[in-house]
Amino acid sequence: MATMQDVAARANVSIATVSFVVNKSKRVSPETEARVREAMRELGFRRNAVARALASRRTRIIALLLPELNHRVGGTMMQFVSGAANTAKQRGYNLVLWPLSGEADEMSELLGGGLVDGVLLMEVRMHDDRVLRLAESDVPFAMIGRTEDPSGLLYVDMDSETTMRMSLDYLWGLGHRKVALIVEQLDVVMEGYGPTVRTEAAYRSLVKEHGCEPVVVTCEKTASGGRGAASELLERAPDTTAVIVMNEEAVFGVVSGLGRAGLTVPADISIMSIETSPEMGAFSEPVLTTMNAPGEQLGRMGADALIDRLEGTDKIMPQLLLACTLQEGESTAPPRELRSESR
Amino acid sequence: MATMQDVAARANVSIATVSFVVNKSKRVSPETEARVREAMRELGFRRNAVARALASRRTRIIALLLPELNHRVGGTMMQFVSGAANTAKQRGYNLVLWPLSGEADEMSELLGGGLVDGVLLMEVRMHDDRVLRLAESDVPFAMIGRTEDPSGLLYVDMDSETTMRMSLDYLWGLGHRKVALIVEQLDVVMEGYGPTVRTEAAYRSLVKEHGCEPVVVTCEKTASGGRGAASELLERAPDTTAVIVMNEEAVFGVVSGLGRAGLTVPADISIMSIETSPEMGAFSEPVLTTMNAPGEQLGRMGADALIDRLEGTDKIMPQLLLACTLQEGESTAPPRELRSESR
DNA sequence: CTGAAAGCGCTTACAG
DNA sequence: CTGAAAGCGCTTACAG
Repeated sequence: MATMQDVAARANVSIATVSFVVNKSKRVSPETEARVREAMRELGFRRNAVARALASRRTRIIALLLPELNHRVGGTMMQFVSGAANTAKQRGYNLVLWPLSGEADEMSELLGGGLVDGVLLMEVRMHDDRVLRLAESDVPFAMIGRTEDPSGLLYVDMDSETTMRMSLDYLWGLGHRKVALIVEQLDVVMEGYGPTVRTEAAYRSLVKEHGCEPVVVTCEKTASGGRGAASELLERAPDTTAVIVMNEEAVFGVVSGLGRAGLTVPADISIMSIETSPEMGAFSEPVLTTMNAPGEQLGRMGADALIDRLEGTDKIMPQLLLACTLQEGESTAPPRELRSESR
Repeated sequence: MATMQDVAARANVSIATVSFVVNKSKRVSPETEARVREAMRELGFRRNAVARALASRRTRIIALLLPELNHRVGGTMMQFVSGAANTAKQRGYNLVLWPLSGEADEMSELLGGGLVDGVLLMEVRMHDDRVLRLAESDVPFAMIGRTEDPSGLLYVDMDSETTMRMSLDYLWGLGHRKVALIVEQLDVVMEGYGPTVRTEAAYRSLVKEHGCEPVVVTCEKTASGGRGAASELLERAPDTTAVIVMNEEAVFGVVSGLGRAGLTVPADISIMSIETSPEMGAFSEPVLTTMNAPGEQLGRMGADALIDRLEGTDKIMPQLLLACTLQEGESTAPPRELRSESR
């Protein structure tokens, strides 16, 4: 591989001049520039990223921290990752993946190597050691997600509150008054997982505002968990007419659990899957009404925010919330009473 | 951040000695080593990855090339990625993601920067420009997947032939003789996608060997594509008693399409989803019998193979094929004739 | 507008 | 066993 030295020699200039041309970092006379470019072309010169990084103290590499295990289904995780990777590439950065078990020490260790200019955090908890550690370090970072009190920090996150409001508005608009919620049971590892916590809280407060009684069932992230949740729900609140599920892995189980209990979706009960990957709805029969999570977009925006910060672009510090988008399927309909009346 | 200089000064040795201690690259007397380690501890020294890379001409970074779009459902893609990332980290490497649109030029461009020591290819086609380009470059690479003629190249891949044999053996074992195949319709982008091509070929030859007539239906990667495939199948080969589906996105559609046509799974027809992510089967009612793709493992093995090569470990060049593993569900049973007879 | 030179923080022959 | 020094391939004040 040709180096700047080679180019400089061939173009009869100093390597500084080559550097100026390559980086457009200083004015160079048109004639000189032409000579340099010609030499670069002839030699097939590509500036060495490592040497540049060392000299400029900027590696143009950012790390994406992701959980070592716990791969969500439906490609949600992959959407974050690929959104972030695409944006990074577009902006001339490289994205490295750091699958960490959650220990902040491990992160500090890696950070110490100086390989990355900044860090993008995924799967942020309400209280997250990594965030504390980063905040007191001097490594720029951004979150996809947010802690309980993220003021002053850079983040992009799902807008669970708005998503829940939109979901309830949609169901209320159809005439439902007894709307239950099924969410995943958070285990030790996932304790305080933001979207789940915020979704449940929003549900409870909105339903109460509306003068109704909240019904929340938790279950495992499996189809059989979903089936169990369905029977628990029917036992605890048999007059439920619609159910919101935030648990992609269990939602098909919920559908079949309701079916086994003799209920037809949506004739007897409506079902809605929220914070879901777009393809999931179509897997079910009937096709599910879903609120699609903006995974790819959040990945992109997270990377953009971080890179803006790294480059000192003086944009406003983004603290962005993005709601899911409604995708109507066949699993929601007005409640039975209303339909009978209107006929 | 403390540098080797700082450590050397504090321990009263040369930076060369510090380097020897850090890298265990040369014997150092116990006393000296102790002094150096003490100094490192006190200063919180971490060796700078970029400087090390420049000096040693090895960045210890590998690139994972993935398609810019086309994110498969069910987390298969993420499993490759996370398998590779985990292994890389374990072995002291960093994995960068290069989402490329498939143009080999773009790849060469990035490679020229010298940021990575080697490349891991995903979504390899039977004829793949990237492979040709890499083969004539001097950048070590390994494939997850393989081209039509991968002799002499490093790869790990799904064993589509064995997977198909196992699937057919399983169904034949239940007594099925009329087994059809539904695969995805390859569009321009995916043309010559190895697993699909190889699976279909294996199916055709095994079925003929068995003295039966192959029936292959192709369809889009959607639930409605699957429904369409179901009706096409019943029209073309109404005596089919079992169907193998290699199309995760469509398989639920196939199930419901068969249902709409009045068939019950598995009483009237058995169904099996192959090269599937492990969670998918449980989403369906009845739970699907699946052949689970070893995504995580392939990712791990691919990264290991590449790193072995980079480090000149003299292991045998791995050209590994890994079959899927059977996970029995409720969607397969002996064909109706047999069951009636045996009763 | 251009160049000489220091320096980024390491590794690695080469000497001793 | 240890050190002095060159060198990895760039960027960036500083001069002119």
